Amino acid sequence: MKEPRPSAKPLYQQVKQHLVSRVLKKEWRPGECLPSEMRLAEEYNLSQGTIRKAIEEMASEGLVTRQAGKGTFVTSHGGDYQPFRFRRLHGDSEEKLTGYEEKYIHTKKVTADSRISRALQIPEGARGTEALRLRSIDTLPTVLERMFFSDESCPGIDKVLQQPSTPPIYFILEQDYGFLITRVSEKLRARIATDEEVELLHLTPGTPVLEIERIAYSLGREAVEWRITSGSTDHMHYRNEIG
Amino acid sequence: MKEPRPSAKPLYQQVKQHLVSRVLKKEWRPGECLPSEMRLAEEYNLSQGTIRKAIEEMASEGLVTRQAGKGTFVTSHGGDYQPFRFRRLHGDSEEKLTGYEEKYIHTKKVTADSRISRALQIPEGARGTEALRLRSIDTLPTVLERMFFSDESCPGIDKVLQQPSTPPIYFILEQDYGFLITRVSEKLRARIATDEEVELLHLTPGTPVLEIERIAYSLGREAVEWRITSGSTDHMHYRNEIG
DNA sequence: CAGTGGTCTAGACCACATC
DNA sequence: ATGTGGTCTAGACCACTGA
Repeated sequence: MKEPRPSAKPLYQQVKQHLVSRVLKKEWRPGECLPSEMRLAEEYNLSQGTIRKAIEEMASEGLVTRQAGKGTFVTSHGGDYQPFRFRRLHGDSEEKLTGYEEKYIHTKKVTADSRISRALQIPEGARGTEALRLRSIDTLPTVLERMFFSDESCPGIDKVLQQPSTPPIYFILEQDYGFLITRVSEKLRARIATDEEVELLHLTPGTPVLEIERIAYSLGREAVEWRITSGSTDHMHYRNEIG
Repeated sequence: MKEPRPSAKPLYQQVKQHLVSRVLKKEWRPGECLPSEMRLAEEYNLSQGTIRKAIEEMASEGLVTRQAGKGTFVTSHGGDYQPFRFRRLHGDSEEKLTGYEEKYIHTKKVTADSRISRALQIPEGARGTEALRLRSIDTLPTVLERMFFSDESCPGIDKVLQQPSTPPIYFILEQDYGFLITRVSEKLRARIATDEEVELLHLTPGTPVLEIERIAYSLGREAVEWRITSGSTDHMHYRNEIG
């Protein structure tokens, strides 16, 4: 491959990106194996080493698993998909996972304010969908969640969320839009409950609440979802294990 | 290198292990740069690619940092084992690391209450040391920290902390007591500031504060330190990156 | 300019899986 | 026996850095 490279990105990155999209498109189902390095090298007309580097990055991110002598297998995402991975809010009653019920309050079209535009790296005023959701922990309505998705990334997600019973958000993002959420960044603050929170969470005015601002990133490093979660910590807390 | 390989491990792993030990022995001080790949390849009598793979693993583990055109540099390490690893509180002024000044308000002998005894798995009433510390972020006194160490684990730590200028806590635990802190567990809540916080942090009564309860575990899984950190999130926040 | 790390190639041999 | 990924070599060109 002696041709001058018009694209800025390294070849192995391009290959990786393309392979990731093929995996997300279910060209190979979870558990199935990809073509061998040799085959892919022929297919993309590159050397084996370049293909190897692309696949190794995918393996380090957990998208595929490699086994010497057998092949490269797509990690099962989907069935056993763990939405718990990013869950940090827990009820105070230690042991039981008494379930996390969710109820959508509304889903509507809005435009991105300056905070959202900065977080998702989209122009201010960009159109998108806002969803407001009430989460119950240990049967008590405890947490309010406000989410935003840009129309650019997730067109029609408002319709999806208006269905009577919806799967977890990150499952929808993967199945319907090809975004595999692998990383989230959260900022936590303590503040006084807003009127909206007082009403929806049945709090007394002046109650302190924990606020979590989250940005969710897909495999390709792009910010896909912006979310504000809030609630009183009288019966729940945010737990973080580091190390 | 055609000789049969007597050792089971891949060469690059052996090289990596050797280089790591040399870094830990301070053959190159933090901030200094290692010999170039070419030089190391000559030194070890291996090809550049093998050296590269060894160094790349070290870089992915954060032991060294690589910069194209310059070299491979030792990350701050060794005695000053990164206390940043568990640091989640950041000032809102994004970029600058204007320093985190610390001032000890008192260090005294106390006995463990029920909360501490449960956290550290020691009998209630066990004797220990309590330290109260004020941390400034961006020059503003922002965070109050109350720590507890049992006499059983850390005898005489009260004396150490009463010295005029003290190293970071986890450095003391490692150097003086042999506890390498590798994991912490944190519980976060939002609540109203106590009178003590109002006074020491110059808050107005009724201000909401973020409270972080931390248990620090040593390599051997034993709970060594219990800590409560609290402060208003007007000018700082707790940041968490997951994934 | 020379030196660095970053990318890419085209071979080679190995240990392991499967048939 | 064949094919897989894992390791290793010996070249090449690139972009970037610093003198």
